[in-house]
Amino acid sequence: MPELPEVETIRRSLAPVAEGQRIMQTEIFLERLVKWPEPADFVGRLADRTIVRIGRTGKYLRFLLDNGNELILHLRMTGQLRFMAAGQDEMPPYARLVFRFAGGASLYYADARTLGAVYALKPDELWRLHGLMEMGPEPLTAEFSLGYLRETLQGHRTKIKSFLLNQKYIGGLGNIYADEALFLAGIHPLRTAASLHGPEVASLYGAINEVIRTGIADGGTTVRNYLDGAGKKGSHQERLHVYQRTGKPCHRCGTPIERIVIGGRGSHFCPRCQLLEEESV
DNA sequence: AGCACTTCCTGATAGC
DNA sequence: TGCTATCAGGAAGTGC
Repeated sequence: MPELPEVETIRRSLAPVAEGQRIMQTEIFLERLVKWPEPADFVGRLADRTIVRIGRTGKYLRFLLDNGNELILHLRMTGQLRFMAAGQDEMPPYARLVFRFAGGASLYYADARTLGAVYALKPDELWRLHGLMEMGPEPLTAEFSLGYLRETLQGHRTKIKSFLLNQKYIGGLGNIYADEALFLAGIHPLRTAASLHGPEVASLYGAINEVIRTGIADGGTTVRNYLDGAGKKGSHQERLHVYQRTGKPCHRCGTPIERIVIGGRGSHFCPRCQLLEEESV
């Protein structure tokens, strides 16, 4: 599932080849994925527009167009973008949308489970995308400071695992990196946000930045079907300590990794390194 | 307001 | 082998 490091890797793989391309034609194979505006208007807004820059906010990919409008995509669980150079055009499996460029190259949006979302928005329509507008600060930015994390944690009684997944508080974390950050920080996922004390908050802060930094450096985590814009896998799966390692020995102490469900999400942790009691640090 | 729960969606996998 | 049930989970919506 693409989280911040995966979306950033996709952005980096697409920027050199897609920036400067002019969209000649947009074909929609599954209209349900186009959330705004209506498909006919969506296609019209993109026609003849040039992609100026590809940006990212949290897990949203943002294609800035030459008239100030934006093509915005959220890949959710199984969305993929595949750039095809002129002449190598082949339709990837589960293709749902294709943008054809002047000069013959094309960009496919593929999505097996069709949970993704695509928008073509004018600047004064961005408010429609609540998830984007209400996104919290991202790891590795000045805005995401230790003080910010401490204060935000204090105001919430929800479980720390659910807190980390809430994009309003921190932008870009998903299930994989949330579990990994909690392991690195030695914090049990069922602890409440407000219960974390000073050293734990500092440890969690460092761990969040660390997993995101190494995730990006590794080109993302390919556990199911994630690929970047050129079809390449990431390598961060080789560094995972707990995610999808249920029953396997903890890399630190050898205790089998456990899996529980929190807020409907599978949560993986080491029952010895991540104690529920507060004197665990 | 904050939090928990439900829904969407279908390929992969487990179990029989 | 082939069928069915379960699971994966981000974000929006619902309800307490």
